[in-house]
Amino acid sequence: MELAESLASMARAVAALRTAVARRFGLTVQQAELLCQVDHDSPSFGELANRLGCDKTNVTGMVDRLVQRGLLIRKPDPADRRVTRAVLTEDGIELGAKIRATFSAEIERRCPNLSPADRAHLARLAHGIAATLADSEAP
Amino acid sequence: MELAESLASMARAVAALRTAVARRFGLTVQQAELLCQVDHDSPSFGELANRLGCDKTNVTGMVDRLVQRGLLIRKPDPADRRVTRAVLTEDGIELGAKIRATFSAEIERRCPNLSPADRAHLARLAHGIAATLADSEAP
DNA sequence: TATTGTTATACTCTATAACTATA
DNA sequence: TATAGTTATAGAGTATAACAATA
Repeated sequence: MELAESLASMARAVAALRTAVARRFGLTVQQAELLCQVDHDSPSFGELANRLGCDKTNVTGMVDRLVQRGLLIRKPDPADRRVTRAVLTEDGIELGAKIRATFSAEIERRCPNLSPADRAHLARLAHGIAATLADSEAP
Repeated sequence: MELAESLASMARAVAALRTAVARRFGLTVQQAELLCQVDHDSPSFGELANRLGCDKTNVTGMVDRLVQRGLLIRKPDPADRRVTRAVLTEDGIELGAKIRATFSAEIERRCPNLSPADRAHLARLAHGIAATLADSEAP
């Protein structure tokens, strides 16, 4: 099968799994993604929009819904008073960890026949492709 | 980097590319996906919902919008009068081919440094992962 | 009775344009 | 003037429940 088609199939399958995992925890896949992106640091809303690949106007509402659930809070940036940062609450940190762990476990559970060499190769290639695609300009 | 995380990164990157390609042709990514799924045969709406991983109630509206653009038509199934099938128009076939070709070209353009061996390996692994994930039950 | 597609409803995601408060 | 976040608006995707037609 062709490379592009294989990649598309895989992306669809992985996306479906991520959606299912998010749903299991009562979140949309976009909310779960935002939660996991915030976990790395405490990004500004504009930075969040970049990471999520969506418009900044979407971030306002998505954050609102997560704030309402007590998963994160808005924190004004003292260095630049135009900027607001997203900070996870204890519940948010905990849920983010659960989502990551569940997704990882589901991947592992479904790929038991992958040889250690294949696993390492795949992880390396996947990471490389992701970096390549992310770096290149939008088409 | 961990396998699950690498796969997630790659899926995100591929999804972003698919969204951008669809947008270039004036479609949402879901509409493009539906178009490409119909291309294979002339599935019923229920079958379409399965392939797209969404509820059957969504298919009605998505098909409506594509019918409105003249990309596909509804065709009653003579064998079972409850069933409606989606059939591509000439324009739909043409646009589906363009979308697939563009996506493939973008993947190729962005992966110039992959060795032929790596390319083949990646395509095989991606296809295998997709099949494994698709076959397993929803979590 | 069960299944297929539809409708009604509600919520979420998405982008464009206009606004505010800062810088 | 430029930037960060917000609001208003409109369109699209999503799922649940209820429904009509058919099997």
